[in-house]
Amino acid sequence: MTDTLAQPLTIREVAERTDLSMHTLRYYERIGLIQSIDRAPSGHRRYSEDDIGWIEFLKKLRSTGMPIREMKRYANLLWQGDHTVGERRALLETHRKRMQAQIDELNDCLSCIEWKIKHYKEFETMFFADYEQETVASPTA
Amino acid sequence: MTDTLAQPLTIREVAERTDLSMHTLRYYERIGLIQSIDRAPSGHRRYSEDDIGWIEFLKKLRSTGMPIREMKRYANLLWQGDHTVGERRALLETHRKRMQAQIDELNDCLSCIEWKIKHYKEFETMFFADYEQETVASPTA
DNA sequence: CTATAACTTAGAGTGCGCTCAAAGTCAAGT
DNA sequence: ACTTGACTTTGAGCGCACTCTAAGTTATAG
Repeated sequence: MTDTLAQPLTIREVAERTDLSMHTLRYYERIGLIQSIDRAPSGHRRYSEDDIGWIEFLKKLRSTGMPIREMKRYANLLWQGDHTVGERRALLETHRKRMQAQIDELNDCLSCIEWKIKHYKEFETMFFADYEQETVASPTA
Repeated sequence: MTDTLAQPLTIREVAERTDLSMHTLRYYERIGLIQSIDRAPSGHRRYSEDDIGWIEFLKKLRSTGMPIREMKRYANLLWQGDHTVGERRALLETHRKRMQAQIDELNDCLSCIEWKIKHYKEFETMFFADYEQETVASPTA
């Protein structure tokens, strides 16, 4: 799994590949979401493919609304080793429930919005019908 | 539609019914998301059923990630009258696209999380198999 | 009449997740 | 040797969406 052959990436390259800013990458490391990135002799960060994988996973958690506090908790459990598997699973299951609730709410609201859009369309059609019949001046001005 | 018979509600009652805080209800009014709530002679707010309906709709927009800035835009269009129907529809359609993208992303991430949960479960099962064979002390302590 | 509870306003404060700025180091090109 | 550019750190700043505070007014219960 660990790809020691591929040359490591600079922070700039990782930013491009992950669509996170270099600022955000350093920030995540600073707050302990990303751990121990290798350094070039100059002190510059050198990211491995594994690092990228972890960052991509962090992105998934964030984009599904997990608070950073909780992502840190997950990261810390992960770094503590195998004996935290149960807790990690529990954490992910909690998140899964939240995600499902989010999906359900989005779908509910989606039908509501779609209903409104449909009615607006009908209204617009009625309006244009009147317009064509009566040939009045457009009130869109 | 307008329910002039039902007695109007206090801000406390609306907060309870909508699950928004009284603070938030006043805040929404202050920034122009809610318009012209009736007042008792004392100056206290008296909400109509229509007001509640609007607030419930605002909640849907917020909970699906619409920024307040954009909700204000929608509200202002609505209050300008029928000639803004086209713009309102466009706004909702933009939001609908975002919602759909959000649902898609959530579903993607959901399968990823579920995959991880499944693997954690397998790991835990393997672990307990070892445990039963060797009858070692529980490391869950 | 008085106490207290419910409301009002304007403005300050909070927590989150970045995002930027300043000052410094290091490496490469001319 | 010098400039340019990419990086480093620490700490400050920002936008968002609330959330709370303080001081004042009004309503209600005993």
